[in-house]
Amino acid sequence: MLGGRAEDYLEAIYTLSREKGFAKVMELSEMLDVKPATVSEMLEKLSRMGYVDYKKRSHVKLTEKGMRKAMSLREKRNIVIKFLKALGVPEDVAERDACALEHVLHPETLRQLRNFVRFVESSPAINPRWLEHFREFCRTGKHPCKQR
Amino acid sequence: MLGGRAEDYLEAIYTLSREKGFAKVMELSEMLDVKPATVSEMLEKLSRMGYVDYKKRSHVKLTEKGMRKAMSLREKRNIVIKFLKALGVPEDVAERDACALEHVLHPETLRQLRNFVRFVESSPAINPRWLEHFREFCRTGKHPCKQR
DNA sequence: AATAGCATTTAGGTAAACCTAAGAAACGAT
DNA sequence: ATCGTTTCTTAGGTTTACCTAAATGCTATT
Repeated sequence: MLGGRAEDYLEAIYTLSREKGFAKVMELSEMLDVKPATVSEMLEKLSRMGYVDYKKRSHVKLTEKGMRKAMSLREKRNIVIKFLKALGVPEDVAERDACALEHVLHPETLRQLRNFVRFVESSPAINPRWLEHFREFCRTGKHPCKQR
Repeated sequence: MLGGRAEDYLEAIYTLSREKGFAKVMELSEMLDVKPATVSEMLEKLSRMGYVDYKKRSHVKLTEKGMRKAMSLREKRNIVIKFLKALGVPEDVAERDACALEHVLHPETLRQLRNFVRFVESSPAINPRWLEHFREFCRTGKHPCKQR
């Protein structure tokens, strides 16, 4: 099985590949804030596991398997980010937390987050009344519907 | 600083202490699903760090510092659990995920989760309309307000 | 085509959290 | 009070993800 950190590498490779079609050790090192030596080792491992195409001293690319995995991870992360933003978490925090969360969330939990995001997005009003109320609650600490 | 796993030990000790006033190695071993030897080591560490009162071959108790930490962790977890349950995540899943989440969530994120829980709880209706709608959306995949 | 300067890998470590096996201490039943 | 069982600790290993320092390969410039 794929350890939590390995997934970050996969996603980083995915992101970098979208532009040039491949990723380099240095880029990954910077993006993941890890020394090049460490990247080298992890790529070796991911290669053995069939997630990336990688020959020493060359580029990295995702294999079919790696691509599938990366895309599913990316989708998870996007749900979490959207979800947190809908909840009023600042974007940068949402992004950091999404990184951590995507590794640990149970599928069922993820399903509900996805539902929630879709629910909000599919609302008839651009900004549903209750969401307005929630935002106000966040600001004032009071529920606008509640008297006294 | 306190590693993520150490926090689980603290919380387990807290839980066990609530009944008898202390915790034993075996109990922790079972609760955390870890061998007694491992518990022994971790208690040594927590003791060095001042979170627990612990002499070899005896009970463990939380120190003042440990108690404060444990309570704040417990509060975090409770927020996450309530939150996930409000979202319709089954209780057992919510509890598992809460364990994982409490270690990683940014304070800001936690703040918004707390807000959300309070918002729902402070709603004038026991079950606000929008929450009804959300539940229905989860079942049917359709927003009840939306025609067509 | 030689070499200077990067990029990358190798080798050898570290820290955290776990493990097993074996020994020591405490406990409880007779 | 002693013996057997259970609980706990010690000692020595493992794994994972990281590190540094040193070596090696690549490339681009001259």
